Amino acid sequence: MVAQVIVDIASSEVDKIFDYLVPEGLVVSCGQRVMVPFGKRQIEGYVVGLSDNSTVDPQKLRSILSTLDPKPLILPELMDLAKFMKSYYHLRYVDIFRLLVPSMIRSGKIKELIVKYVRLQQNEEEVAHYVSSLRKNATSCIRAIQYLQNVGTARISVMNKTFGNTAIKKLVQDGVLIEYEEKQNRLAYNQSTNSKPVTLTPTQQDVVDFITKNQGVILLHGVTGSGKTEVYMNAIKKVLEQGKNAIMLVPEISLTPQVVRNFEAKFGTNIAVLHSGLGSSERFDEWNRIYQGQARVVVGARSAIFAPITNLGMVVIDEEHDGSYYSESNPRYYTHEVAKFRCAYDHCPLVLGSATPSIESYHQAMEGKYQLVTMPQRVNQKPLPNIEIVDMCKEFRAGNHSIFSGTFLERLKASLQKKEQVMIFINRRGYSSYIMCRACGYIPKCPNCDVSLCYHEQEKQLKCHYCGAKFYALTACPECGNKDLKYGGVGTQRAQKELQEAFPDVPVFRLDNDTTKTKNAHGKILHDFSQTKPAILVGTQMIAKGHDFADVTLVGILDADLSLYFHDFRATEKTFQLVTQVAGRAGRSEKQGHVVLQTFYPKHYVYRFAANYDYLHFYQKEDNLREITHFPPYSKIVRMLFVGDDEDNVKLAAHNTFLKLKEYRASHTAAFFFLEGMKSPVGRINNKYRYQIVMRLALSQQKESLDAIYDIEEKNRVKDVTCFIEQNAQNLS
DNA sequence: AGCACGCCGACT
DNA sequence: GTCGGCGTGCTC
Repeated sequence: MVAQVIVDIASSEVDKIFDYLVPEGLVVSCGQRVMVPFGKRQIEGYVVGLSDNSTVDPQKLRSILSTLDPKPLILPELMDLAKFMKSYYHLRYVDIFRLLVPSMIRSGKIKELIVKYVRLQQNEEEVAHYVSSLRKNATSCIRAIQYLQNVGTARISVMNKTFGNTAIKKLVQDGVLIEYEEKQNRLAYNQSTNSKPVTLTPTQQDVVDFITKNQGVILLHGVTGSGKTEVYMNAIKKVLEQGKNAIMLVPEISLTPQVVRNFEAKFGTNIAVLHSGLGSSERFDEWNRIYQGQARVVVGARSAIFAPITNLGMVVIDEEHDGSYYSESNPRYYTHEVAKFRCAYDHCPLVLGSATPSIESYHQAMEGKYQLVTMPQRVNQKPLPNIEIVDMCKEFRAGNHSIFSGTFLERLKASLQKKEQVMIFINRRGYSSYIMCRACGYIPKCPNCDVSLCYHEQEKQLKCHYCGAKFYALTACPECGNKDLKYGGVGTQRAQKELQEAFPDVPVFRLDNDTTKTKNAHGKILHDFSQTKPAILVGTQMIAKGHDFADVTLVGILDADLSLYFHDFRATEKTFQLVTQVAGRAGRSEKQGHVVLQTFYPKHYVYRFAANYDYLHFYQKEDNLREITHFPPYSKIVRMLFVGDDEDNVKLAAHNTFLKLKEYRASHTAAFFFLEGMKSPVGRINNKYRYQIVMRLALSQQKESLDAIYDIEEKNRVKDVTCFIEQNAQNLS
């Protein structure tokens, strides 16, 4: 018997199948983790196949040394998934396995959290006798015993703290108490309140019924506040009742705590959390609970789609339009595609939910490839907030050079007077996105990257948002000494500062990447905001997602155009989604909400559709545009990114590959709508130079074209230049 | 990734 | 004359 093994070494050189003999008496199955001799070393590997014979010279064949786990670590369905991802994305096996297996297991350093407890060792009589033998002033010992008589058992660390470790030590030595250890799950989140039973609206009930009775991909288009979360929870509840398991994905890890709280309240403890914010031991514990079958619902960010869960009954992707479902670094994959594979394997539905589905998903629904379900009404029957468009050009001409329009300030004052809450959305963190000398035009740039530095007021630093480099803020222009500096591009910090100055009595909270770096900071800020009235919350994208604040009556969108300026074909779509999502934060309870949308481009069609909440017509216009211009969903975008230390080398690699691709296109003219090579928009990050080739492929021949592209890449590799091939590339910086 | 084999400069 | 530099090449 021969086992086909992938060794756990992260290098393309060894990312291929090695055959090993299976020694007599050793049981080895597919997905099993094994120890194998590899050159002069011993290496962990994964069995990806078994066969009766091998094409390798029998002289060279060596034997597997041992298996490392009692049963295969990689479930059959995940092994199939790995093979699919290998062939579809041309990923390295090791990178896929590293998604599937927690690092703690791979390194063999499984440290379970062992908690030490104490409990009474003797019966009541013996204890009473012992107590009487103690000196009267041994109060700590006596109190400790009394305490344990009440609670039975307690953590030794707690006992030491409350009664003193000398007392506890003595009691243990005297045999009154006994220490024991227990493996403890590291809970990432606290258990929480019970759920208030919610009665579903007829619409919600219909949707739940539909979802649970169907297979395939279901696109759930429900306006903000239509109660999608309740639908997911009830559908998953049904899945559990059928004895099956479920995965629920949310776009950002900062959202998991509240989803987890909701789910825990509904399902108790059989829920696991998986996301990149977990420590390695927490991750292992959660993974293990799923693997052991203790957790039947997995909640998490995109990587949770790789959870070792069997017998799937449903996968939900909430806010399916969100960009975070595209993995943009190392193993590059698209969560929807992975989820589709898993659901097809288990013949269960994949639910994509959003108030603003991506054009691509909605297109699939229109083509009849996805089933479409809609929820057009808010649960509270309240109309969606009114969106008022303010022309900032007019404001500017009228002499208002501030970041707030007159209209918005008036409404802001009125809301604050009524002790209501206000959310202000700015798509830019920091204080200002660049600084410019008004005398000579000098703009500070990052020395490692081709971008300008952003000013952060709080830290009084200039920061690079690409490589993270930090510098002291300028007081004068280093070129000409001029002290009159322009702070361009208003960010969240500056908005917070200006608002605080304008309204000194009103608390102004800020929610962005910088204020949520520490664990739980996100939840704390939101909690504090929800408890304060009146209050203002300034934030980036983050505030747009799924928070339910009853008293937010006004939402301000400053600089809505920002995302329109990116020359990305998805810019309009992103803007529509953003406006709709942010607007959806207002008026979630009894009070009618209002949205002020500031723009320098008030005539753009995206605002007309967004202000009317007219998704369908926006979709039709955008879809038409994509068809005419050959953009997705009418083509597939592929980007090859070349990265390396030496610019000439990188350029050469990109250029050579480009020539080969052109050659290929010459004989396959219909396969390409577009093919162009260029320096990346951000031509250097962290001192690595970046060149790229962007292609748009005809869907009908994409498989063939992709094969050719991967083939050309392989044959034109240049030393010291890495090439990444991204399908469905999202941002092209 | 490692580790070996392999061919050219400054040291006892 | 040797020790050692890290450049290519292989690992079932």
